[in-house]
Amino acid sequence: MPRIAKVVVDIALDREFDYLIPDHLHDGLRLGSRVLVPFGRSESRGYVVGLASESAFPSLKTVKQVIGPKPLVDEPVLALARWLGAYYAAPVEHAIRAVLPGAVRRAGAGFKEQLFVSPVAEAAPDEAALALLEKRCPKQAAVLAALRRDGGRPMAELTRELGTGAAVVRALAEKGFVRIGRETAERDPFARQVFLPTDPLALMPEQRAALDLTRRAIETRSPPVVLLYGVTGSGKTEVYLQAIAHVLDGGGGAIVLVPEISLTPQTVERFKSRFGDNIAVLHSHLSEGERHDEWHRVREGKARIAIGARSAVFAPVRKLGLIVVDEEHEPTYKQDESPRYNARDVAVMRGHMQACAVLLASATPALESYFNAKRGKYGLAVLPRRVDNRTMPVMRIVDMRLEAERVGRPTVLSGDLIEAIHRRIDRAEQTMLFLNRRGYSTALICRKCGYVAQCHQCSVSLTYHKSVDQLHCHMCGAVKSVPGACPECRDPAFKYTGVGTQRVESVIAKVFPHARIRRMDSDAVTRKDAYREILGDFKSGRIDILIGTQMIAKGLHFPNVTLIGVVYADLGLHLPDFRASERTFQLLTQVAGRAGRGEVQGEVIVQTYTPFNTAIQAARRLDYEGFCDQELEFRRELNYPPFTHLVCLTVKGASEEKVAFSARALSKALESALAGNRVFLSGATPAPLARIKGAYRYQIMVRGPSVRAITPAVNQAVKASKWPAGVSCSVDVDAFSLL
DNA sequence: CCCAATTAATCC
DNA sequence: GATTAATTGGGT
Repeated sequence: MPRIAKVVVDIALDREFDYLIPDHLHDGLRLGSRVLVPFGRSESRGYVVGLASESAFPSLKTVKQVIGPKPLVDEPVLALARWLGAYYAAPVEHAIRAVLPGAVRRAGAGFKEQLFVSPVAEAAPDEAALALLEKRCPKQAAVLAALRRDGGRPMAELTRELGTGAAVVRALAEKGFVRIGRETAERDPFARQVFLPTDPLALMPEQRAALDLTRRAIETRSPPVVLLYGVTGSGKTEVYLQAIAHVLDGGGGAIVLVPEISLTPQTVERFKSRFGDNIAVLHSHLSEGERHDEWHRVREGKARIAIGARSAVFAPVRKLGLIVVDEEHEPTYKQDESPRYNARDVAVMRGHMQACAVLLASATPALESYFNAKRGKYGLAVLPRRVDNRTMPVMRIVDMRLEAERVGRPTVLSGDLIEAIHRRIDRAEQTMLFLNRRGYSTALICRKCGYVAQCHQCSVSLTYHKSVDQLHCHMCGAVKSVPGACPECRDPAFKYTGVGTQRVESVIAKVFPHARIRRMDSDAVTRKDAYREILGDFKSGRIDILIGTQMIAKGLHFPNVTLIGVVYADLGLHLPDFRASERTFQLLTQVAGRAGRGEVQGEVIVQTYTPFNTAIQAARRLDYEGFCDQELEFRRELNYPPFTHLVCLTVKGASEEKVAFSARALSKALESALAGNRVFLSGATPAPLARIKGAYRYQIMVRGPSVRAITPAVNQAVKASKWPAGVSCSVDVDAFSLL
């Protein structure tokens, strides 16, 4: 009989504490229950993560109260959370936080309390007292000044920002100048709507085969994971819809993961039309109350299918039979804070733990997934043709070096592209121009002395935004005015180099004065409905040329678009990242997929300074497998994923000396901890983006045959190291971005 | 020698 | 993360 509960408290990170379970709580307390426990001299909330009959600890305290009628995490999800913490080197508490939506945690499980500091108005110090404080207790004076300027705020935030400890604030409270209290949050209501039903569509033979393989995976878990590689427009979605229908028929439920940007009303509508109220949508644009409501519909079995972005992989679906990961190669599946999990990989793990099938789908599967399919770990289904026998677009490569030679200077648009756009305008067809960079020009440079306008906080040059005539930092968002003369040599002549979407827009406007042009990037859609408005105008033909970033690259369907121009394909190619080539290939293929979804064959024009680059050439030939095989060879030689797992450690802080020193010390510690483990360790070096928002960053990369061969040593080394004040270290397992 | 401020250890 | 006890460090 378990008398003891193992509890993870909200505050003490990454440790479990044992508590006695009193008789009167014995029935209500279960694995996953939210509980209130005495902790130190006060109390804390926590989750029950284990039950036991004995404890190694001699004097136990007793659980004070069980919060909420039912546990919020069931056993499978709890097991998943524990795996998450262990695999991604994150504290269990972070893992549990990731598994439960914030809305659900706050509403059902009690609030996470935190200290809140506010200035006491009636006890405002006079001039003399202020001067004295300034002199004798400068830190306290700084805290008080900050509070009187911005009003009350959480203790943790305040001390972090001012670089001091809680003791300083407490001393101020002793003097009566501030008050320390506790802060809570509350929840609000929800709404819903109805959709018209649709029937399953007829399948092509390849779709049929893909569906059959998936059904086999659902029934026999052999294969456990199916990789669905289908070219853009090949009808992958219809395959999932019917696979899900099959799971529902068997009494099970399903999860569908889509990248955040594709979680549009159109996508949701497609699923709701087929499955009606059986679908619950979990995503961040819903209100707090809606999220809470949808999650509970899933938990109670009222909705058997959950669709959502990254975190929906933890949805408490009952009798889980299938997890679908759409666009499985997307980097947005990786969370960029602790726990830094990849939802695609979590899906595969959850499938393994709960004996449910997993379907990974993409037009450009990640190399990792392709490799797993190739070596027989995953089943593979291929959809090589577009539905209705529509043809794939034709891709042409334009060598911008020759173009620059011809014109006598570097240009934004090649003659070929301009001509192709002209043809589209004559035929009343539409054009999309893609450039993955916002702003007008990416650097402001002095002709005389070579000065480049840089952000003071980050190691990047400032981007010029013509519409507002300002310099913006795309890293930290800082805004500066354009200097009248060079700050170094006083020369007034500046040169704008590097092209952004705004520049493309103005060039296009000059060349096509009568065309209707719109730009879509995050600067252009700051207003909430601007996104829908622009897409609506484009769809109904009120725009001839749409210029945009990433935002227009994915999942949009416009039958009248017959030309895609990629303004500068080399952009991502020269980043110091071993996945640069793979990313470029994926991006070009996805962008090209936007062309020719109607009757007319689409054309794609790719402008580049490196026309013979393998990623660009493979994209032109539509040769996914050829590209992968070649890229795999390169990865094998250099011991990069998928042949190894990569763990990236980042040390950051305001002082470069301290950061560099700590990083080197950590690297040393890792070296001895990992010795003889078939592990590659690249010593502490400044990160490619050496400074962000004032924080210097150093990186250590570790590659090894498995994560298990790496993380224990990493955890140990990170814990054992001495971290000076203001220096922190983060661990990214299976890192995606190395910048 | 006093006090402010940082640092280290503890929490079942 | 919060609390407290121990330690450092700058001032009289």
